[in-house]
Amino acid sequence: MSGYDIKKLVEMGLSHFWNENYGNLYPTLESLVETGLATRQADPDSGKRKRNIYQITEAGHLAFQEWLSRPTDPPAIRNELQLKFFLSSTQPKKVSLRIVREYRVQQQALLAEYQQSAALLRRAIDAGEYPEEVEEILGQHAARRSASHKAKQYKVFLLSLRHGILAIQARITWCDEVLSELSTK
Amino acid sequence: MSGYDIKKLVEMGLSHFWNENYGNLYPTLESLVETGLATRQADPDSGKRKRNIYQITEAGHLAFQEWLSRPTDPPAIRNELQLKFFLSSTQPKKVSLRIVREYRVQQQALLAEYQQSAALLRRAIDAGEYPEEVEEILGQHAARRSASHKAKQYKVFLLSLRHGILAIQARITWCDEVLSELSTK
DNA sequence: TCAGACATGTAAGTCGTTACATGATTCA
DNA sequence: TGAATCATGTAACGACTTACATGTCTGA
Repeated sequence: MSGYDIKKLVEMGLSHFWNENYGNLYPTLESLVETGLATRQADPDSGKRKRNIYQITEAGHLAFQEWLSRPTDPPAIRNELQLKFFLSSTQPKKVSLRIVREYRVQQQALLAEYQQSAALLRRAIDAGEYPEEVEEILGQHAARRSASHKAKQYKVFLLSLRHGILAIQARITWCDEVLSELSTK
Repeated sequence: MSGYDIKKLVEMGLSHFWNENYGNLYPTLESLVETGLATRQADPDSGKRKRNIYQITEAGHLAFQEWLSRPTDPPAIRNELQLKFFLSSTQPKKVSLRIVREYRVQQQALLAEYQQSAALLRRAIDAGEYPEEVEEILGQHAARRSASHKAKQYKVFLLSLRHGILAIQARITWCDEVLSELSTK
């Protein structure tokens, strides 16, 4: 796919666990080509508009598999909202409460979004019919996918989303616990 | 407290949602003093060893409250493990399974830690007796704390930890869902 | 025709981490 | 006495983001 496509894929499908920006993306693709892990070719279908299609190479596949098998260290976390909540212990109770209420509103909105996407995917998997709007995101980097590969792809996509949903639900549960804990006493 | 104390506090108490390093900490403290939000004074009790105690000023309090009241935008997330899982849809099932199993082991170990700390705090709150090992972390920056302030501080500390615990439990639940979903079919 | 999407790229700047340098003190 | 901890600080590097520059194409 192209750099632009990758950006779209990440934005529309992976935003609950990843983000990417052009300033990082294009130089990275460049270096992949330089090191022989990918090839670049101008898209012939795009006329005058320049559009580069990147293909993973054999060496790229190996490097990818090696990366997949490498142990992953947990991300360094900096949750500003949690920091504020912790430090609000020096302030009147209502300050802590306001922080948590704001958090809850944020998370609730996200949850609605994710649940809608999940429902779409769930229907697609159950029906075995893959909707265009998802195919546009998932399909473009693998023109010829077998039915079983497609099925696995959708299943994994849904499970990724499921991770986001469970995480958010846990946060909302926390908000509710805090709210009742702090307001009753 | 001193820069060193802050580092310790973050490491021992806030590691599930924050991390700090000297390269960031000392220059920041320096700039707080420069802008009049804090004062620095050499600790007279520390003999020849140099130790700077920082105190928040009136202006610092105001800036702190202003920061607390500012809306917090959700952190930009980059979860490499989730990315690997998503991209493993192109690989044999066992690759996805391995990734999730590894994740589960990590999270399970963390959970045990957090639950132990939470139990300690819970006992302290219920008994109204604050153990030295926690006081060392929480107490040093506020020599004279009222009983009610202390109680709120411990309650908020425990609730912060509770956030970490709920988050981890959600991740473990996810792992179990994925494991059963992927291995049975 | 013109706004918005498509598409690529770079320069500058910010933020954060690592590694190092330095020295005092404590305690086994 | 020597390892561990206390304590402060900086330089260099690397990661990441923002803003900008440039041009094409599509559809209302």
